Amino acid sequence: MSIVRVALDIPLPSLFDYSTEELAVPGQRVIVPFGRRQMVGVVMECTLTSDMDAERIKPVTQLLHDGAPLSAELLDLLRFCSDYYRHPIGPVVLSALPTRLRSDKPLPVKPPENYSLSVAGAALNLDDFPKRKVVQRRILARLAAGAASLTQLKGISATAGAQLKALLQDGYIEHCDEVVAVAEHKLVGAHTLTDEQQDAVDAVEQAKGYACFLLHGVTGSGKTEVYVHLMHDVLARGGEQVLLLVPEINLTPQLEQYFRSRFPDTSFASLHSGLSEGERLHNWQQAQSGAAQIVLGTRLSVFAELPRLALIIVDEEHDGSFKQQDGLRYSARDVAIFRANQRGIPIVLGSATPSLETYHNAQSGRYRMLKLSGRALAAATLPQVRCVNVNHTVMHHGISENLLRDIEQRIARREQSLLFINRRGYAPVLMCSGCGWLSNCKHCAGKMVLHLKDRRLRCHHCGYQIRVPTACPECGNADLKPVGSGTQRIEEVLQERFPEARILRVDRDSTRNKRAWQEMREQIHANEVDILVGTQMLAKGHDFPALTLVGVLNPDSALYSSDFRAPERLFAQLAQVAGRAGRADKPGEVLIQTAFPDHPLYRALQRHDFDGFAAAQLAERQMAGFPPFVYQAMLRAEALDENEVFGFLNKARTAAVELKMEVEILGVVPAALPRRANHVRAQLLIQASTRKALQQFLRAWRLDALPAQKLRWSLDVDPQEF
DNA sequence: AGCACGCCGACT
DNA sequence: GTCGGCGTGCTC
Repeated sequence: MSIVRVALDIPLPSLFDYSTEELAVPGQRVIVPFGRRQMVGVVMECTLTSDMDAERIKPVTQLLHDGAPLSAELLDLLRFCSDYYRHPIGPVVLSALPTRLRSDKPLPVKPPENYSLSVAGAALNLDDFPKRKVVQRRILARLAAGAASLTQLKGISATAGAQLKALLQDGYIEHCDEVVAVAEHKLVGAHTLTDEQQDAVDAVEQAKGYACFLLHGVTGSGKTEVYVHLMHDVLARGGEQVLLLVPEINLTPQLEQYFRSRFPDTSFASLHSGLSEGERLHNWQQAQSGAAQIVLGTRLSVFAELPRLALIIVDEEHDGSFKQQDGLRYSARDVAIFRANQRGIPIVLGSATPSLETYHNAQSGRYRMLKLSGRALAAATLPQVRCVNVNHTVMHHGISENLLRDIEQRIARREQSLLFINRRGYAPVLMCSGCGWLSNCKHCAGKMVLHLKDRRLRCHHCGYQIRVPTACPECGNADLKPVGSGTQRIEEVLQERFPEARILRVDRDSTRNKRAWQEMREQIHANEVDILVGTQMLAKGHDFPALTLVGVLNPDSALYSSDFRAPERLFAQLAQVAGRAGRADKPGEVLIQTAFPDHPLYRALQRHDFDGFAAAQLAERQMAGFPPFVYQAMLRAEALDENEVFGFLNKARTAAVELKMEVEILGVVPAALPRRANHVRAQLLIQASTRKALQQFLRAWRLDALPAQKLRWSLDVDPQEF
């Protein structure tokens, strides 16, 4: 009889010991009794002895054999994350698995993967097949050349799955067992690389073992083409896998389809939140078996089992969505780097506006800098960036006369304009002109936003909403004024000024139902829109060919934010929206409305000078003692009772001080939003001059030993937001 | 996290 | 007299 040490999805830092007669291996899934229920766990260790009293050890209910055990390598990665981010091992391991593998229900039997023509299908003359069933025709044409797997057929069209079902029903195709040999990996539409692109590809390919590269190139400089070539070269070696991590909103069906179309014979698996549980399990298994050669996914896919992983690419590495903001607060980019190091393979971080951490590492030689200066692009295609001083011009509810005139020109030329504003709703606050009353949320420290469409005041932090009062609740004055502008008001102002213009508002409110955003994109592409008004949603995503003017309405708040990373994020965001404007034949223009037209951030943006901006920011960070020159961890707490929150954090602080270690312990301070949904929130920042010192301290800091009644706390290692 | 046990207020 | 509130404690 032997002992297995099992990870369970229980928020406790320990493993749980069970006995088993049968031979178990690490990484194997098991069903075990826990309290009075049965749970699925993962065997982390197999031993012969236990520290527990023998009579307390229960036997394993069942060792599961449906699927290969997790590899020792993946278990190591998960152990590292649990340790580094100070999160219990059980939840870390279980959350890396698709939900289907976390339940004790038997796994669904995999449907056959491969398809071939049936007798009827082989006899069919394609000329007799309905011309309108385009996808079905292409599938039949493909299968006429030999059997193919589902993943290969999906390269034909995203709807291949449904069309296959129809063809099966009509009896033209059938399942087959034949293992489909992967032909040579054809790369479709390969452009000749520029010298810079070729140098980047060569540098990565010549890497022996682990190496981390920053691929720094402005929008349109051809980063994707470098990725594609790198991927192709790995796949051409045969049997190896590539992991391509992308930010959440970038993983659209279009992006997946794009890569599938570039590698039509290569099997793909995507992993993201839009998948059904069944699809997620299937794609995960494709990755695990090695059948999927390219795995394209959002942050969670950094934990996918990839037995033949040979290259990792992190696109838009600066993007905030790589950092998980609850539970295990990992950075998928950092975990990816650890993973590349663990496996001894190259990793490429791509961005036009890299995070300053990454940029600093590339400059200091820790990573290798690969620059795409975009020489291939005509200089004229970079948009011209101008500032308009909001204090020296006529403003119409947040839009300057200059901008309105520019929009007018674009309408006349049948070109599109985009107004970018990071506030949805009609106005960010309602004010009483008599007594100065403001529409504060009664549950949060924030303001209720005026939504004129449904005549409601709504808190964007907690969701609380009320009808717009007809008179001031304080003094009875009926003159309540909307202060400031959100997307809805901008839309209204524009419609008044340009009654004939077709205006489209794109924000979380207008894209609430799933089809809406997709339909809007189609409208924009068909040039059925003259003016776009939108939030950050519009900064990313695909090119809008007719767009030649971008107006940025109110970006200044980031310049005096308490978060030292706010300017970095603003620069990245503005560079990204600027990248939406203009094409080779129609140069774009960006107009920034600001009270500080001479601010270095805007000046650098006008020169398209990320390096200058980064150098200035890094100098400031070094002076102020901020990352990447120090390493941080943030302890956050929230509770209904203010004393509970500050009591807990002060005890934690005292405990930290008493450890007398090489870290700087800052004061307990209210959070950026000091009250949210009636919960008081505060935080405590720890800084250290090295990662190692910080880690040693965090391991010694026994937070779970502190009394924490009716209080939620979390520790955020390498926090990104304050 | 669940799910027990455990001791104090309003109900058939 | 019981049903149920959530406070505390344990789960290998």
